[in-house]
Amino acid sequence: MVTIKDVAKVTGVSPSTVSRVIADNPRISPDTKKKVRKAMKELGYHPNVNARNLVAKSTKAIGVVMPSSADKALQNPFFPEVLRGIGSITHQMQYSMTLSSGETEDENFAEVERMVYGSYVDGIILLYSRVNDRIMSFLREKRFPFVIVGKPHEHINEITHVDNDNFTAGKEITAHLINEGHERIAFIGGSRDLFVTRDREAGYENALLEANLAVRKDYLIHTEFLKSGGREAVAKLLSLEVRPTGIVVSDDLMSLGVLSTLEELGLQVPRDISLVSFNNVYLSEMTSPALTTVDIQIYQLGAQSAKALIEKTKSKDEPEKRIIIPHQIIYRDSVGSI
Amino acid sequence: MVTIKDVAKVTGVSPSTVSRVIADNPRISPDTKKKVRKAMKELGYHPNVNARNLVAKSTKAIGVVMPSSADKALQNPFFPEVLRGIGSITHQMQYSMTLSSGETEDENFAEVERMVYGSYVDGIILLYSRVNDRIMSFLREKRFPFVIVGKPHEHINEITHVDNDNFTAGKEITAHLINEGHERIAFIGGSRDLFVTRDREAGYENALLEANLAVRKDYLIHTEFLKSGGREAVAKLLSLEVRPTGIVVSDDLMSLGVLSTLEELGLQVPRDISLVSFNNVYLSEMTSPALTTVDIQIYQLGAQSAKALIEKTKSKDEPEKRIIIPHQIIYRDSVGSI
DNA sequence: CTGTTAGCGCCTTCAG
DNA sequence: CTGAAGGCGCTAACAG
Repeated sequence: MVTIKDVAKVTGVSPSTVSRVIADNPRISPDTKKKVRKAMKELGYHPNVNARNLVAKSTKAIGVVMPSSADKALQNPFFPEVLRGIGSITHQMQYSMTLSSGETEDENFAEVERMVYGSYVDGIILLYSRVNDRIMSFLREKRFPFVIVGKPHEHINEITHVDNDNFTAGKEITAHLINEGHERIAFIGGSRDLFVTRDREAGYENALLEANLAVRKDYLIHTEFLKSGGREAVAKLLSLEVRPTGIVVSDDLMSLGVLSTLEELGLQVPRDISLVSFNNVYLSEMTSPALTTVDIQIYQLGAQSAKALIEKTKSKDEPEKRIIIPHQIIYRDSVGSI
Repeated sequence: MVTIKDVAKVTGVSPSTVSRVIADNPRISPDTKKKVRKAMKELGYHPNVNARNLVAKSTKAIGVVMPSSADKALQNPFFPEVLRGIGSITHQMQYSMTLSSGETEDENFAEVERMVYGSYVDGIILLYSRVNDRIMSFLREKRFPFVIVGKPHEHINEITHVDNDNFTAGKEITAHLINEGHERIAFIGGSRDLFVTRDREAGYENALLEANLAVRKDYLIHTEFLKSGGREAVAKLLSLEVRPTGIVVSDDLMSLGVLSTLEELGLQVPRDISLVSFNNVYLSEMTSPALTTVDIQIYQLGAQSAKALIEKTKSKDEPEKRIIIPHQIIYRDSVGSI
């Protein structure tokens, strides 16, 4: 391994001078800089991060925690997409990103502990937001920089987070259905432990209320679509005497399941029933019919959270903030008018 | 930050003793060990990785390179799933994983350079296998430990890789179609630059040959399903005078697109046409009909590659090997008999 | 503008 | 069984 000393020796200067050249210190003569740089090239010198981190007490690395993968939800294309967004910023800022994807919450917790105690990373991004999250409490208590993608359960003003306005998104997409003449609209969401679900659902209800439409308990379903229970729930919904004519589904991937359940039941979308959902992942335009869905700009969710986190790690007194990424309805073919 | 010295001071021993306790050195008396460990707990001591790496010249971290995300293929649920597999091993072995997901190949290359030159990681996993890959050449040249998930283009016996037997898988799944009475079978695959596509396609052809069925050029399509061109290609296939009765699609995600194109064209699966594919990602059981597909054990692909890589980094003269993960056909509802 | 010195936190001889 | 000393590669005062 080529070190700073080797370069120094070859160039005939001291190690510290080389170090200064690396940092592009202005007090070094252009001449020496040139000379040193040339030597670095020739020797194939590259600074050793560990040594540098050791003295700098910073790692230029951020940790990313995925939800514990017990929930198969991890196969959601949402994740590669946020990672891409985060990666774009880390790359640009010359940071690196350390991923933690534990099977269980305990595993994730252990990894986070390692990351912060071992100073593996300067800050952490949480790719989920659950009620009463141990990891979040830990990070807060340790005053370790972190941001969450989504909306924190508590201390909402004391935790930097990047989110969509899911309430409004839910409201708007439901309103779209209403505008198309629908009056009986159901909601199918994932676990209520997740804040996204709650917000989107609240928006849905609000739209109904504002349009003076009834909010019916039996039009509300929460399922994970892992167990076949999901399908049964949908089947039950559709066997109601007064069947809904439209459904708001809280996630594109779930929509896929809903779509096929509907088809099994012999219902055509959008002729017999309309469907809208959220995320606008790649597959939402590949279903048949293509989904009318809310584009939440997943990539931006990742990029902005990385940016916010890095800023935070750089100056400890950066204020906690809330960053809302705009959303937009993408109109496709899963909605019919009445 | 609590250091080894603090622990030493409190315990009344020397720093080196503490260091030995950490390493669980057998030459330390049980008594001192107990004492030191207690102090570590109380002070909340955790070793600093950077300091440790600096002297150990090892990072206990592996780098994972995703394909450049220009191809939207990144939204394939394949990726979160391999990452899960890798993560299970890194966690278990107390390693960390650094992710690189560049927009372009250049970006990825730059990141890899950083990783190896800066000694960020001890080894690298490549999550793709493309012909003439710069990154792979670089790694080989530098003799830096790496393994690839998939099959290398060249030097196949000199590069450790973890793959499925995609040829056989392609053959078997095609044979299944043939057994069900199909004689006119088409193949829709992704880019031929990717080895998976080639292998699966070769298996498909071989099955046809062995059954004395014609291999028709116009039954072969390569597309990425990003451009609407994909749909056109399928449409063209189906407008052939002699239409295929079965299609082998090289990836579940693509199948989704094929499925909806078929539906648009008014064809029912499996009544009018049968469909099989590969990967068995979560969504393959959520389509309608659910897909008959080859389970390639993505999770294992990830886990085994991590395991192999870590072994390699531990002993430089670990032989290069090829690890084949078994596959299995999952029978669902997308195939009909003739 | 540049060299010298010290030290980041840890591990590893080498003594004892 | 344990301590002292030196060094991993780099940076940051402090001198000049």
